[in-house]
Amino acid sequence: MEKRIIQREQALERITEHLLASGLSKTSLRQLAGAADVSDRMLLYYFKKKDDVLTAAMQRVAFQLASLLEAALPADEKLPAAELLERGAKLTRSDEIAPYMKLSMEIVAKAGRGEAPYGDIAGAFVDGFMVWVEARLDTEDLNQRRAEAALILTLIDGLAVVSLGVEAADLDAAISLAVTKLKAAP
Amino acid sequence: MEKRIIQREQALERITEHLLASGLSKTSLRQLAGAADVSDRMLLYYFKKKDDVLTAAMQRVAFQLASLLEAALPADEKLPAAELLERGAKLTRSDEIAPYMKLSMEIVAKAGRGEAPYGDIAGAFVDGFMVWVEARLDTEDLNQRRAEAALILTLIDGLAVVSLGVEAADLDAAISLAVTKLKAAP
DNA sequence: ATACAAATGTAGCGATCGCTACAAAATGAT
DNA sequence: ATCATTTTGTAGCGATCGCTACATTTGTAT
Repeated sequence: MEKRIIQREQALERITEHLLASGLSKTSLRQLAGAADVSDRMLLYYFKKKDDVLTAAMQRVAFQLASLLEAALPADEKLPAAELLERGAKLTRSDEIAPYMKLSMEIVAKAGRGEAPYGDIAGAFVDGFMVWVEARLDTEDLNQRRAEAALILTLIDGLAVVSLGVEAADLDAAISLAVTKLKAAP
Repeated sequence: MEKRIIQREQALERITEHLLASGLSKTSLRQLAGAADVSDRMLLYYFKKKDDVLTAAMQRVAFQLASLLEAALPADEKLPAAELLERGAKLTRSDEIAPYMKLSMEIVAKAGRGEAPYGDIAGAFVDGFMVWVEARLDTEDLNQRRAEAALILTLIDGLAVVSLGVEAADLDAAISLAVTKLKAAP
């Protein structure tokens, strides 16, 4: 009675890796089944609809990303905005985490057009990231902290987009500049 | 001999509007033909392949965006980074230009996966924007100007992404914060 | 009016899409 | 061993995909 669940989990893990490696462009039922090394017939036996497969896999991606971020920067250590931006930017551009950012960009883009089933997941991605940033800021004033968090989030997501078309050196310079400016007294 | 060209242009304009309104999710040949109020057969008569239709339409989008940006902010008036960020952010979030940003996010996301025919166009979008920003900065030092341009570009593109999941008030606050910090003396 | 080229409609090809019906096989309970 | 349930393969449905062959209409040059 549980073989089904075990294999579903296995397939899900493989599909998650497939999504991180290939993005949302190769997500037909048969392609997902191929990535999971399973027949399409069985994928629809483990899940009910293709959208359920995708949703579950994206949720797993979101969870893994959250875990990686949590592990990389302990939540009890509060940082000033400049430093958090610096470390966050470095983190999200690392080989380990960059694929998650890239995939979440695709999900957010589709969600922006109301394409199912991306909407809910996209919200979770952005919200989760916002919470992660805000929880690590040492700024006491709530409004100021939210503003700083939104700014850091914007910069980090902007990097994920722009990195596809702007030279890395320019991006490094841009980050340094932002860090410097954030450090400076108001 | 030129009827074909005229009608192709007409179809192209309608498809461009369709792309701006509906994004890349409804771009089957028949859907594009429907948007152009033309049979799919004729669309392939005006162009050769579907990809040619999409490419031409996206080039038109890029050109229109460039024109709008040029018109909105004359190139001969150089601004300090803080001010350019402020005006650029406001511009790209306006009702008129926001759809272009949204579409370009989709294009860049697909290009990041190597999907044809988005790669070339995505590069043109990012490069064009970078040039636009840099040309309007009054900063004299080249490296500093490029860093500022990359930062502004990152922030503006980040806004286009994040605006789908973060409250507008937080984004406004983030922009104000960035503007303030950029204004401050180093 | 005739002849030729351009423009367009009709119809359909083979491929892929998400999904399902049906039956065989494997497994477990008694 | 029997029987019921779970698991799996095979086969295919109807829809849509990009694209093309073929025939017909329309326009133009002489």
